[in-house]
Amino acid sequence: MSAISIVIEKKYYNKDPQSSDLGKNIVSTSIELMNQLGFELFTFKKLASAIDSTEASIYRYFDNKHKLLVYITTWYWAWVEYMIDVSTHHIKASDEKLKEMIKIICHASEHISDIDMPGMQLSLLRKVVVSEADKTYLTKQVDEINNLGLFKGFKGLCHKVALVVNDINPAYPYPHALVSTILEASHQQAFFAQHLPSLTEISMKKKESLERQVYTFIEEFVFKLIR
Amino acid sequence: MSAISIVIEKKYYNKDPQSSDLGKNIVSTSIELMNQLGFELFTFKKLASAIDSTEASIYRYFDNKHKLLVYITTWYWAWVEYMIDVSTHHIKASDEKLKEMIKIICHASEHISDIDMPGMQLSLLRKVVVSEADKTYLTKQVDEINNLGLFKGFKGLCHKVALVVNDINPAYPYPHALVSTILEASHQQAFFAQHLPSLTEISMKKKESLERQVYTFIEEFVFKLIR
DNA sequence: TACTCGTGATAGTATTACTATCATTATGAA
DNA sequence: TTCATAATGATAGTAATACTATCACGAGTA
Repeated sequence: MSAISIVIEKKYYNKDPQSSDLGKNIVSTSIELMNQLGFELFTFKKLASAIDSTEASIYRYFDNKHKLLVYITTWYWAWVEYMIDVSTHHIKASDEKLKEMIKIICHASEHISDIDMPGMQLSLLRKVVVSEADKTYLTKQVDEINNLGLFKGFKGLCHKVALVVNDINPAYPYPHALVSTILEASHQQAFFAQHLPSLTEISMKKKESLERQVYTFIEEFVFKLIR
Repeated sequence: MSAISIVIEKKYYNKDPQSSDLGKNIVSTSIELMNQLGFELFTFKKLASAIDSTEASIYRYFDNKHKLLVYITTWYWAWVEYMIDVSTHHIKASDEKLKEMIKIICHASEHISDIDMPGMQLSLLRKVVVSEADKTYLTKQVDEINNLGLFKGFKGLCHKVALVVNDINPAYPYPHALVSTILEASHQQAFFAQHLPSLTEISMKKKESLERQVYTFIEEFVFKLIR
């Protein structure tokens, strides 16, 4: 049981939400509200009333709700990368390393529940990311946001995993494409299992947890491809 | 060169847009506008002024812009399924059949340009689907919409391809999960190549077309997995 | 003491996502 | 031809959204 903190760069916000109680409240309550309402129906006004503050105060931290979503997902990817670092740094064999990485990406690692993250409800956060993260880039402003460097978190994680893929099989020509595909698929398959079950064999009705099933699917997938 | 028409069920609209000039105009102009503005900035008011009509008239065809997007993507999947039918019905070998299906899904088939689709600009439509289709289900109303049967088109296509996967290797345990993954990946990889190129080896700078590169990536992918 | 910093309170604006009503025009059946 | 009906246009209105702006207040700091 350890308490760490994930540091997010200045470019993601106007005022650091980790620097004040109000800021922390904005982030944690926005995760709850996005979970309840979905990103579209989530508004700063509703958030303000939920934390007994005002719209104006929230705008001092984030320009708009889209930037807040980018912040939240960046935090999530930074956390995934941190988890990967602590649980793989001691593993020498590349394929074991990759397996553990995939486990963490699929939320199927035993280590995940070990970490206490003050002010962040990880299970809620994961739900929000599964349902909403794609909206960070599925927007007409994608190039603008990308130019500001705001997708660094996702790209960095993708690259880190791709390096290990490359280690295992330097001849495989699509390491990044493969990793970005499984990063997306790990969310989509969980989402489909819950909402559009005919799109996947992964099912809530099976004994194994969703996360474990997704892991099995993706792990097989990756290793059949690169070996 | 043939002219066919794709028929969409009543549940997708209030008034059949294929039944009038105004309706056709609504659909084809909405595709142009969504392409220019993106789904978020696209509004019925802008659409009305673009076709010299009124908001009220558009609402007579579609309840809201989300339903219009569902209609458009459903039309797209129905078209993909039609293309698959005509270009694979004569193929007996399952693996050849699957290859052709993947080609069409990736928009890399030679047959695609053969078909003349009156009132539908297929290349624009494809762009809209790549950027916006996920938003049909990434919404809090996903279960509601699913209960109305509005995801039948996507599910049907997924199942059709999954059956062929199952034919090739009945022991492979995840045919639907695999197919839904490649359906998504075929869009995502094209999107990444254009907007977030560090996430994929598929690149606009290579000689081969994006579509062809995506096809190569995904075809290898599928056959290594199921054989 | 004065100053500024973070926050709250309040107000205002353009736009969105509808809903409602009524007028006009085109179509086609009697 | 006439009458009825359906399709569209014109206009208005509403609640909510996504902001922007201004001022006031209290706490801590120099």
